[in-house]
Amino acid sequence: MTDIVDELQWRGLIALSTDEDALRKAFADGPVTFYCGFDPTAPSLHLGNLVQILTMRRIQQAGNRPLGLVGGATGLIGDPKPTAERTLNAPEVVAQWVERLRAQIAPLLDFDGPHAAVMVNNLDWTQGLSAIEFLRDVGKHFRVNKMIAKEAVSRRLNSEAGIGYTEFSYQILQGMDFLELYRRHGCTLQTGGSDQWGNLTSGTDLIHRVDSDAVVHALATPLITKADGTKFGKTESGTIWLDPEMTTPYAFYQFWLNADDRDVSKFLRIFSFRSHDEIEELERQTEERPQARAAQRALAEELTTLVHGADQTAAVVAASKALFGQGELGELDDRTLAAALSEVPHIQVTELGPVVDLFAEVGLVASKSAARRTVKEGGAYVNNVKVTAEDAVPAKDELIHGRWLVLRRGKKNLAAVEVTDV
RNA sequence: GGCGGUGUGCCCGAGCGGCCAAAGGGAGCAGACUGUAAAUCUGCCGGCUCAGCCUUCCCAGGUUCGAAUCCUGGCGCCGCCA
Repeated sequence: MTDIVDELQWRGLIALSTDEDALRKAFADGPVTFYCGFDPTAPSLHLGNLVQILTMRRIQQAGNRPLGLVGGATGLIGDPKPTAERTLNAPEVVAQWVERLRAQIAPLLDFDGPHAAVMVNNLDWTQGLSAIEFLRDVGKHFRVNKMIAKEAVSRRLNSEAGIGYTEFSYQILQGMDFLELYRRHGCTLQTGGSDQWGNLTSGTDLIHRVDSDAVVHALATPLITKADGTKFGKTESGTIWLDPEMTTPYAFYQFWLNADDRDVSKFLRIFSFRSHDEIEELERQTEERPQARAAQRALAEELTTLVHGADQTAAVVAASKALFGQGELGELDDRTLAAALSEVPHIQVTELGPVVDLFAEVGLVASKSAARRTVKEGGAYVNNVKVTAEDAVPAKDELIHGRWLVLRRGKKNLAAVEVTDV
């Protein structure tokens, strides 16, 4: 087996690490127990978190034991964001989110076999701690000078927003987590995003102070950038979540399919579990025939399958083909069309109203004014036919199979209206 | 607790009491070109029963013919001092 450190490096997954030779040695000497934490700051994880989960998966597949940590405690405090203080969420809300994150992480790790994963929650060892214990047993190991120097804190100290004591203390909690997992599970490695570097080292530093013989490591993945300079994992309509209720599998699939040629190779290496050979072959195809988007298709299919399952993937692939196909919509049989349209936003109506109303109702545009604008700009289509009049009303005989209307805004925003009999 | 500052549309940010639905930038959307790319150019970018009307400039009152702009009170945030 290739060295897991080499493997991660080839995939561009290592931005920073503690002593790399020591880390290689640890991996070579046998199973390493490692952890990565996820804070419940929303009801779902997103693509940024997926990088971490899949990195864990890789390390596990190389024969190591992952601990998936959900931040039941840290989620109540809030990791300092660069710009502003977070609003504190209610404990019940956080508890609920913890469960949702747990359910999202679990399917991507292996809970059987000799290197079975374990899920942990940092609330377990934090909530019983008294303020006095915290300050005497944990606080005494932290130097404020060092805490202030961490980038997450210093940036805020120098900003208009300042920083509250609550968030200032966050790094202590995360440091405690590593120490606790080191004691309970023999955990010697923490992974995370490079923006977490300060928090990762906060843990290794704490362990060294408590046990000077300990050998522990930290590994940070790079911030994923896009060629066009926009943030990775977001689209015009917002964050790409893993929860199918928040981002439909169709939208998830489309996100990858639309990846920039310049980014797709990087994405493949980071996210795909294909072999080096297969990836290099896809890279070659991208270079030779970019318009075929072989790499984008492979990436989209693989990841949608990983996150949403094979059945969902088959459905969204079929839907994408049907809706973006060259053929006449009317030539699709009713079942295929119905399945495809169920993947995009759709509404049911009993009577046909003006086109602008339908566009607004189905959520393709934010308001009727916006719908009018779209029509005026020539970007509104009904059944692939451009809408020319602002006050157009679709006729009964325009319905496909007697009940469907396919609405489109611009090139790739689709929605459906189903007319049902009363 | 004291003193000072600040709160504008998705974000940043300008805004003499009328000419403000509110400059400018960014983001975003559409069109042309394409490959459901990228870059570039053009237009749009509060809502509606759309040549007009309605609701906005932290919240609640007030002054005025008229307020985002003035006054009072409240809330949030920032800085300095204690």
